[in-house]
Amino acid sequence: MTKTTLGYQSLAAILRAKVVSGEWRIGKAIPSEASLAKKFSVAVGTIRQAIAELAEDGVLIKHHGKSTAVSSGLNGQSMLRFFRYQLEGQKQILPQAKVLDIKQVTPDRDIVKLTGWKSKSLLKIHRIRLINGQPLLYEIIYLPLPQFKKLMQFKSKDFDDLFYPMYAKVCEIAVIKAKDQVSFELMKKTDAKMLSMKEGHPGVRVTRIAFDLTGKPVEYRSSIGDAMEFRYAAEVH
Amino acid sequence: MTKTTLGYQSLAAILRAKVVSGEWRIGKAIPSEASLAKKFSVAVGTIRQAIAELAEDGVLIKHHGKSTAVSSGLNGQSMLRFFRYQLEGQKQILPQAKVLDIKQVTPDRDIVKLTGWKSKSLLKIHRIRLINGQPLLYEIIYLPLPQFKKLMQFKSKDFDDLFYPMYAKVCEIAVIKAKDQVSFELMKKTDAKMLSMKEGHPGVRVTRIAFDLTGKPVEYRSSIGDAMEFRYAAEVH
DNA sequence: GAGTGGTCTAGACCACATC
DNA sequence: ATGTGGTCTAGACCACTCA
Repeated sequence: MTKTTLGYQSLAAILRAKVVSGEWRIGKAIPSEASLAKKFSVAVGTIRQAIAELAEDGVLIKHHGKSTAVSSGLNGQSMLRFFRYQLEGQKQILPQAKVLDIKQVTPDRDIVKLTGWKSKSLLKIHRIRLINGQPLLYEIIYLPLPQFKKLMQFKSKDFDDLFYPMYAKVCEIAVIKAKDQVSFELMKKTDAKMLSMKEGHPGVRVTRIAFDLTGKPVEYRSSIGDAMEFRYAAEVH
Repeated sequence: MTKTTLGYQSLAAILRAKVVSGEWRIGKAIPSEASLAKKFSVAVGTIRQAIAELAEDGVLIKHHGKSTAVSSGLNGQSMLRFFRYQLEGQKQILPQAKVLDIKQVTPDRDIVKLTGWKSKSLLKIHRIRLINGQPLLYEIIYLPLPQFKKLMQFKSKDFDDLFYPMYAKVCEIAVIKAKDQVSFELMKKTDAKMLSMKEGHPGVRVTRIAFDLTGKPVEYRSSIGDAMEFRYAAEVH
């Protein structure tokens, strides 16, 4: 009987698996460090290092004095960070959203290439995002089925303004990471109309792939807005 | 005689001060963890935590098996990451730069406001950045005197293609962090001419403030390029 | 092989949240 | 008061680098 002692990296992998498999549910507390240390026969410091790694990834959330929990994901405000809306105003602006259309489609080649989705069927959602009633962004969102099938019963009016918390609540899918690609283009007629602008107006296109706790892509999104209102702040390290 | 034991955060502050004061020079090794632990009468683990914090900030660089060293900064390629140049090509492209002009100026109000510089005099450098001989970016760079006075003796031809390593080598200033602001505008005549484009062509403007090891702003830079070539990838966490 | 950082242990005690 | 995570100790041993 060989007894291999586990390193913190192997432990991190094991803990991650518990999240991926659903044994530890999103938003719920995980066992204490002490109990995990005992269970795996390692020192507390070792378990702590494993947990720290997952916390770094955003998979686990730590709060001093309370239990560590599995993340329930981002809040979805992150799309609007690209635009200058009421920069000075210290009071909170509430972003709104209006779903225009929701239907079922078959995935096209480009999306499959980018996401690697095997799904034969996707949900396609059109929506407008607004600030103070002003249309700011026109978005098309693709979600793979059957993971998101619970959204199929929703009417346009039933959708929340922020999608990511809704994914967590309704479909138990936590978005913890996303990759954005930002580029410049001149608006096409249909895009321009949605934003009450003229065809050929400078536009900024943001395409996003969002990932869940397991690192799998769970959303593809393409958004367009007014390039002249675009302002992005980035930190370089 | 009170003997207060130091926590890792106080230690991190002390170590940071050694870098800021110049007692630990950029690019040079710092003492070993064991010797520091002894010097401050703490356990090695505590010193390690302090060092980890500075390494996280990019102030210190760790290499397993070798001494930990003070960072000598970024390599300066980071400006071109905004553009799609030879995305596929697996072989390295070497960015070039051509300094057009260097002169001494008094700081204008906007720059002072953004950087907080007290300096009465700045170096102002105009340059073009190229890929495969193609002009891609037109940049204006401001550097405070007297910190950068050694650059005043340089002729246009003497400047390296990458500025940040040159700052480290010539002026002992390590740039470890920068903040970029990206926005779109229609090119003015002078900007357009520099890039062989027509006035009014869509341009992307990147303004940057770069910071040294101590967190002080040491460079202000404003760059403009072709918006149609702009492509930025960002990760959201 | 000598010196460095990386991992791990088995404890002690502190700080925060909750009841 | 109890349970949680955060800090710290004083060691042991491993892994990497370089002369």
